[in-house]
Amino acid sequence: MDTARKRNTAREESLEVILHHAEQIFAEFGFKGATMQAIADASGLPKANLHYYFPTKLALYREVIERIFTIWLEAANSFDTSANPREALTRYIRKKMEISRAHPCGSKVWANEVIQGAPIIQDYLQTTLNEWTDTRIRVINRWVAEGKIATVDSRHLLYMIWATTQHYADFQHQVVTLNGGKRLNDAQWDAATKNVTEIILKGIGA
Amino acid sequence: MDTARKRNTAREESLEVILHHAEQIFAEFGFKGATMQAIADASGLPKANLHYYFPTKLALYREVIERIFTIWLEAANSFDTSANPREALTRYIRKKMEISRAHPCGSKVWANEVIQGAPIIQDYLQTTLNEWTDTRIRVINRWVAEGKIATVDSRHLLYMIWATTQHYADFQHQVVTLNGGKRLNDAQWDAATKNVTEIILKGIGA
DNA sequence: AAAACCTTTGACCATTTGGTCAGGTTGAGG
DNA sequence: CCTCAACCTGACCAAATGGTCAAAGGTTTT
Repeated sequence: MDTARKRNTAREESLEVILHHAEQIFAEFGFKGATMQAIADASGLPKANLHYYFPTKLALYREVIERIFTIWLEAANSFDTSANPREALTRYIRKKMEISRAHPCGSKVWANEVIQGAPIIQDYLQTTLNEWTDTRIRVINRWVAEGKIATVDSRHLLYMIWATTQHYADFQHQVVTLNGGKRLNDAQWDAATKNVTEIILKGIGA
Repeated sequence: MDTARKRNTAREESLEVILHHAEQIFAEFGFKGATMQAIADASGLPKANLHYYFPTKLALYREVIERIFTIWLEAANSFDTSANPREALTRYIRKKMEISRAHPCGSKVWANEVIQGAPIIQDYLQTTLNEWTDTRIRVINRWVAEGKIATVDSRHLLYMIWATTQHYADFQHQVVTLNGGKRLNDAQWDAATKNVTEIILKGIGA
């Protein structure tokens, strides 16, 4: 690590630290409830320093949302349109469950945003998400037409997958409370994933 | 409407108006994001008047949450433990979908609360919800033991039902956006309910 | 009619909070 | 060394907001 690199690296590290903690604070308190001071404290930086990297709270929030969206797209690609239904859906559900476990805060921020009418991400919903959904719906409809799965409304099937997998992130606190206050362990996550996958696959006759 | 009744009625009407609008504002902006001024404006009352009926913002919020919990319990009872799986689950899912349609804001406030770690309703989760869940899990397990449904983890089945039905309330904005910006009509709600019910019932071999 | 009580409201206050800024520090290049 | 640009930070400010209060307006009871 020499000369010119040092500064850039330090900058990236600061950005990373801030974004990471901002995600957690935004998830826990919502956009308005999260304060720059709280994010600063969590990041171990003075508040003014945050404003050096991100001019406004909204700008910081946007970046957080965009990172989440990137992760979300990663899962989206695991829905392999060329595979058969069993394979494609199994992989997709597993990936979504993994994301719920690895990035619960991101999922929570996204949920919060949608609940509040998606003031920031409206364009994502209308463009990227809408297009992605349309292509998958077409794929699922083809499966139905080819008799590979039962007659189901593909849109509602997608909603069911999203809802169920994201539940383990967004309602993490409720799930943990009903688990005696203990976070799910490896085996429990496995069981959850398996159950969700099996019920859905069986439910659509795949 | 004479004498002593008038005051009580007026009082109840004021309370109703405030609670109704508070629910919407809390759903749209979260606890911190909602302002007493905004709730007052929506209710057509001066802010000071809200504080006459509810000493603090938190007290108002608690009442809103409690109303939601009451509605939630109403659905809970529709899970008739004496019926057979097909009947019990069909009725329960339908009821939950109806609530999602009739009280989306209530569901959103609840979701927001849970996402943020349930600072207010923690006791509900640990007591009422926990007990309710336990009894239903026992019922479902009996169904499994009696061979009435396939071998599934009853807890995850419940989570799936909650997640899927509440998705139509909490993610209403996303659902509407992906529906071309139009709210679901009667037929679409019917289709959603039917699809959810069928996939789940078939998925557990009921 | 008048006392007692409930309800309404505009004006006000203390605190919180997003954002600014001037001055300081650090490290790269000459 | 010295200069310059990038980076950091304590102190500060204006606006927003939860909550208070005293006075006024109604309604019920005696």
